[in-house]
Amino acid sequence: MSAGMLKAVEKKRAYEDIVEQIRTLIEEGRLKRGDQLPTERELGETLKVSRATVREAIRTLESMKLVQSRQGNGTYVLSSSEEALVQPLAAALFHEKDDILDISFIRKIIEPYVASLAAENTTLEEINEMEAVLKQQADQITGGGNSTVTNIDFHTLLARMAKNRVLARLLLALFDLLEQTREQYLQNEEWAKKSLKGHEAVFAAIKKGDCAAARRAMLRHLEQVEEISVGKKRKGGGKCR
Amino acid sequence: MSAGMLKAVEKKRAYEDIVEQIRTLIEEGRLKRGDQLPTERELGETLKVSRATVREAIRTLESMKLVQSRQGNGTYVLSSSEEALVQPLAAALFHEKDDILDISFIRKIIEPYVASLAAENTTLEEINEMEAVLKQQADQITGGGNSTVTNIDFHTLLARMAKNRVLARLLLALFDLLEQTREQYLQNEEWAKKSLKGHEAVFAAIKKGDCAAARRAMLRHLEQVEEISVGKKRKGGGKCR
DNA sequence: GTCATCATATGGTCTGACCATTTAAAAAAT
DNA sequence: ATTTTTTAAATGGTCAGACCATATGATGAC
Repeated sequence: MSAGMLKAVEKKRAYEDIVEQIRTLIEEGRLKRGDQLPTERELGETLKVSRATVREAIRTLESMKLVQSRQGNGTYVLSSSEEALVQPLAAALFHEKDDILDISFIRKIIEPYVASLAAENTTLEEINEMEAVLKQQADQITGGGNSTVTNIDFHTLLARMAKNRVLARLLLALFDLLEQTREQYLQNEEWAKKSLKGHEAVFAAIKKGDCAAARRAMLRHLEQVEEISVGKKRKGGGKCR
Repeated sequence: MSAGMLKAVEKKRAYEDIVEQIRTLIEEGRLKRGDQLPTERELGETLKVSRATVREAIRTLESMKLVQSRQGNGTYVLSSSEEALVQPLAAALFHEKDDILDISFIRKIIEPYVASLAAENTTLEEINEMEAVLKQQADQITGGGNSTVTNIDFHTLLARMAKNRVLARLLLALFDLLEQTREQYLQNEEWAKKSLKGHEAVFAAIKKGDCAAARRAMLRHLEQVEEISVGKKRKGGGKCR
């Protein structure tokens, strides 16, 4: 056995235990966004700890953006189970000074590889799921509905197909940051149609297991979408892409 | 750290004010890695708040990986000003269940692109810096010293050369996570020599402004290093790289 | 000098109180 | 009956002081 297999023994402090319990409840979906936590006094009584200890746990959860305390009101769950994984990452990645184009650029590096990995590692079941997602997206366009939701579904499922959880989280965080600032653009029909075309091209390559084609298709898709969203004001445009 | 660097609290939630003050001191470099904070009792007295409030602030700072409290000993600054930006990101990326190879794989996607970007965007001044770093690394090998530090310097400087701050932070976070679990391996001479060779190859390409070559050299370097560090047990090994 | 012991300092937790704010029920005014 | 005002309860925010658990260095025995 190598020393690398071992992890430092952590003596658990009481508040860390509480953080872990509540965090798990959120990640498992047993506490949903908007749910109110028991009061600090109740939690202390239930968990057999003092209110001070409960509060230290809540401070930690609050700094993770998982809950929020409001004086005179209560403490509420901020994030859904999926967001609970992505939110801290997005917050850590994005500092207000950063150009949003930096993030867009990173996504153009990563997501084509994710598409490639997906072509390599996805399962039949996921392929069926993807077909359903794309069909739904097509229906929404003809029906005039908002395709923002299925757009997210596509990229989320793609990340899952790649079978690299860290990469999936990273990508979803980047995606989340970009969508937040672009939501305004995502409603018009031109965008929706081009987006669907792009998704279908990527999926076709994945279905065939052609990773190189999947990568190319995804890059093309991202560049098209970016062009619509941010226009010509792209950064760099250097010779090295 | 002297008490004179702090001032009494004034804002809404007292502990947030304290977090902000200490965080700023760390980011400005007035509190360095390893420095001990005043005791909780002293902080309370200085800031005119109770010890409970001080502790809530410390819990927040601790969850940001900026400080660490050790019972019976004290509370210490964990991160330098640079790491203060990277640490929360690393914490958000890494959940214990994740395979470290996932992270290694992501790095192999990103860092070659960073090398490519560096070749495209770096300045003469940074090239001179890099020459100094590599010379230092060479000296350490002949002198038998520990080259871990200059190894970090190389990748940090490279990230800066790429002129994409988000990407730089992301890469450093990945790097940090990998080094933490591998530090044991990084001492032997074979590794040190191969690492230096790899760095020099990447730098040569960057100096010429040849982004494609820089990318290839970096990928080769990472694969060599990985081979030494984790042996043959690489994940996937699929056809799509 | 070496080792065991102990005192001290420091973080970890507990108790109980009071303050500040929000909410909604109760009371008053219309 | 409706609206407005007042009041009381609930809840988070802060405080004070105490005791527990652990790490470290000083003390003393050998």
